[in-house]
Amino acid sequence: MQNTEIARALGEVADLLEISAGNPFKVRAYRNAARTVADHPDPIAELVAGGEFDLTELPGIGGGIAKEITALVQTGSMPQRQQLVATVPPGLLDLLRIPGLGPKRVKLFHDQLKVNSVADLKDALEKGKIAKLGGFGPKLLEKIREGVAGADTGPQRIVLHEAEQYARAIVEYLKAGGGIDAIDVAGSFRRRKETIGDLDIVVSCVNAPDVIARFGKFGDVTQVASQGDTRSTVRLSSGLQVDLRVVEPSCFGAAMQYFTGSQAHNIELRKIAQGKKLKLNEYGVFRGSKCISGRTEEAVYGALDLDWIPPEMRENRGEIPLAKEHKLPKLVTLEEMRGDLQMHTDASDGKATLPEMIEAARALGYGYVAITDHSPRTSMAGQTPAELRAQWKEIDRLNKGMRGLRVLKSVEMDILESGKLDLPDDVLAEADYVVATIHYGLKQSERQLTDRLLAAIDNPWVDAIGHPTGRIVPVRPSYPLDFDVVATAAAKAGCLLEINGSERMDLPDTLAAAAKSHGARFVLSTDAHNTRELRFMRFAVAVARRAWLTASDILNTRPLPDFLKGLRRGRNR
DNA sequence: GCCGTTTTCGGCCCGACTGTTTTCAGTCG
Repeated sequence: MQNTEIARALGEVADLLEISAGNPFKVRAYRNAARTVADHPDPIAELVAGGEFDLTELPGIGGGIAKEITALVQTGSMPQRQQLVATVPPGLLDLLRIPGLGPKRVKLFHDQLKVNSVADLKDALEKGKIAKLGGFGPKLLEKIREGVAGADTGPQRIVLHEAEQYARAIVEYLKAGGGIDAIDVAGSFRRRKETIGDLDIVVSCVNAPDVIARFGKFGDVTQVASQGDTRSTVRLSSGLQVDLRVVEPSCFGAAMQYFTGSQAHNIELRKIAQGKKLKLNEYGVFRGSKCISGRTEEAVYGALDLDWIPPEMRENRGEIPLAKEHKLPKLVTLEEMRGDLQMHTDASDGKATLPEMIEAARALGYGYVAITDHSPRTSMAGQTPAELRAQWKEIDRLNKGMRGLRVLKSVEMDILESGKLDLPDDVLAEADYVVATIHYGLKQSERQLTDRLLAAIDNPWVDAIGHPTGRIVPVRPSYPLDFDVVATAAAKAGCLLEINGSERMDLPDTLAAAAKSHGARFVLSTDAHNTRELRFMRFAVAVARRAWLTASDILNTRPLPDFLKGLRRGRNR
């Protein structure tokens, strides 16, 4: 059982409690516990099954919820949920996802009209029963009707890569209107999460109404969902929701802090403020009615006796105590990356030629790059050993006439379904760098897939495991793996784990953090298939920063001689 | 239901916008 499933069960208990008008603080307790479970790097179910682990050591989980989780893991059902479902039909949970409907209105429908599902609600709407309840005017009814119609198509999250394009367009548009003092994008976008539910834009300016009016007229806006004096929400033609918040310059830092979140991080911060007899909100830090800071984020954190915390760390996973003790790690930066260790040319499935890729990489200032075209198994795109050797000969020739940049002779080699490698050792030994990956047989069992990666790690000529979990955000989930076993084996063998900056964004940040705790080291790459994608290194860096990695965890932050010395093949020669 | 540098009892993050109202509840982030 995955952490997300446990978290969902806890969240459902919170929803059911809310509909049944239970203790609101008990509702919050379940939500806090759900968040703790969802954010936990290790599988809670396995920890519970192991018997050694005390759930109540986790924040927000006490004796009661620990029992509920244990029961869920052991029996597949949660007593508290069973009990609630006896009085609150679970079909009501679907109603909560309809915009404009919260627990109060859902309870009202249930109590007054015996509505137990979306279908029931649809029926009640058509028969005019909702309108007769009172408190539901024409606008609200229309909103609910729309929500019922779209109830089966849940809100989509978009990949960070795509979100950047929308963000840039809107920021440029607003800036072009003039009169803006500062503008930035906050929310999960700024925390660099791999997917974004909506965009949060914060502006400081002197004339808020102008900016808000201009925002609503952005070309791609199809609906202005709300518009007030200081904030506005619109929907773009893609369905993406964009929130704008306008504040005075003296509040910009506080607003950025507030809207960057995460919610769990902010709640923790406000509790710290309370403990100091202060109040924290989106306008600043207040002592009584007096604002003591708010212009910059540094000042806001400083007022709470905390070091400024990088947005990627703001998930309430232990960063706040570190900030208090001045012990935050120095996260890796894009500028520290010295090389790119996976890219393709038109010799396999890339779009650009070898010289074009090399020239584009040189323009980015790298000291070295690995050309990693595919091995034979990758049908249509694979290179035979003879073709690889011909490419490597060409690379040797190009390297001779080149200064500043060294091209590494490499290959992205498939780990076959059988667990065998797609190329013989004598070919691998001729390469400067080999990244092994799985592309086929993704439906195999956890045991089989884990064994395949272990077999690759076992080969001394495999320098790195590429996109280790096979996911593609958001379309394909990771294949099943015993990741702790893989990470431990990789750490022991000196085999690097790749963080892939394409839309795979693989490793996921939580697994990268877990792998670091096992002693693994990493390599960051773009997996570029054209020259434009060479700039995807920023996404690999985003994942690394969310995993709290520093330059010393990542081999390709080192200059070429140190990089080569750090490869396990350096020991094998 | 959880939690404790003021607490084992009595608290529990904070504010904007909408729609329906004439002062506010509900929703949302």
